[in-house]
Amino acid sequence: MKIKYTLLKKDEKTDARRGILHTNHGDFDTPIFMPVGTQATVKTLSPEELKDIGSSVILANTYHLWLRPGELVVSKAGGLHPFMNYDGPILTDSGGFQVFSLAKNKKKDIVEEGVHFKSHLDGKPLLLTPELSIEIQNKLDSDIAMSFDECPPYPVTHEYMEKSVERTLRWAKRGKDVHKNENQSLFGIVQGGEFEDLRKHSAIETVKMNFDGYSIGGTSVGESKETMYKMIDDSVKYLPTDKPRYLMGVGDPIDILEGVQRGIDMFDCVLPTRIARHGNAFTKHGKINIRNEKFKEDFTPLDEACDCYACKHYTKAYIRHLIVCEESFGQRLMSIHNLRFLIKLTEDIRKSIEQDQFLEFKDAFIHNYKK
RNA sequence: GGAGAGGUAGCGAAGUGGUCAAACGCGGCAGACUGUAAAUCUGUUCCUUCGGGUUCGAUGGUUCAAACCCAUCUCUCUCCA
Repeated sequence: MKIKYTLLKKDEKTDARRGILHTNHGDFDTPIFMPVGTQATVKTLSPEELKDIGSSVILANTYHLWLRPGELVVSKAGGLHPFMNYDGPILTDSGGFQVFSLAKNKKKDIVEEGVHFKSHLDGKPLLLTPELSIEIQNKLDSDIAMSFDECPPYPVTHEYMEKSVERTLRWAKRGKDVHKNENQSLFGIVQGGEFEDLRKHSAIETVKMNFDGYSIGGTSVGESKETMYKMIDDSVKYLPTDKPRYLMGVGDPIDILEGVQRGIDMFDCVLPTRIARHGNAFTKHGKINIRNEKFKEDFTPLDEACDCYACKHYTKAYIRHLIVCEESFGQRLMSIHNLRFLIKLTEDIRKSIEQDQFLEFKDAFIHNYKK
């Protein structure tokens, strides 16, 4: 079956929504934060650890799994779930973002048919098309597939963005036309950059195609926070209320709050796991860099208010030692903590929406977070 | 006792008359990271009241000028006795 979205409650004072998404691999509550597991693993964590921190849905990436180990290998394993021993919902990104992230500062070749890549592994020329992306995602057997889009850099001219938006719309249609998997849902992606008219056009045209959910893409690519929030506003208002909305690639705690306030249900981001490996931890008083000398003899947890495994059993001094020594256990503890922090944040957000206290919660959180 | 090699910033290691406060790596300190080409990348690392001051085992010397040349001393390592 396809996913099904149940809107439980809308916040009285904002566009924040509380809902449930039903999938073949279980339900999850929204708003939700989804850890990113690009190569069929959330870096350094086991599926059991993901469960322990309350994670209920994760991402994987079409482009990366296409190159390695190849979608046929995953398919032979029975799909992503058995392949990676994870029985919860999985969402696959289409590879569209890699048009942006891999082609940045390098020659890229975006044509009507698709995108010519050079493999980042061996330089081999590759062509990823909307049809191929959907086909690969079908074989990966994720619960939710994403349309193949272009994520243009920032800034870009209105003229370029208009062409890009039109092409992304055509790609969305092509992808939808070949998507036949009844057990997999497909999301459309709204683009349009900072341009209000293009966001509107992209959203309206995408919604006409009747996807199972809608994503907002093209944010957090270098624009200011204000611009990003406006991009969300300019997109969300044209999306139906009975389908989930997913803000792609956003995971800064404050951005999650701003997104929820604007009616976003789903978030994903590499930030918590990446900065964890690099020594940064979210705390209710803001981000800390655990490598800092001032934590050398700090025998308190990363965050006193946190209920994660790392905070329950280990001190800053110990985790600092591990991170400084580049021990993988340190990276794991930091990743567990940061993911739990964002997942707990969305849990608290959901409670606040249920009680019509979202704005109060948001203000209190930001007040603490910014010291 | 004999022969040889060598002592350069916290460590390793370039440099062998001026362009050297001294490459590079490590370590240290700090920063960045938003649909993961990220266990990556960036800055900084003698002292300073930012004018300058004091460094290349030690002490003398040659020179306009020495980490670099000469003398003596000292320490380390290798080989032979």
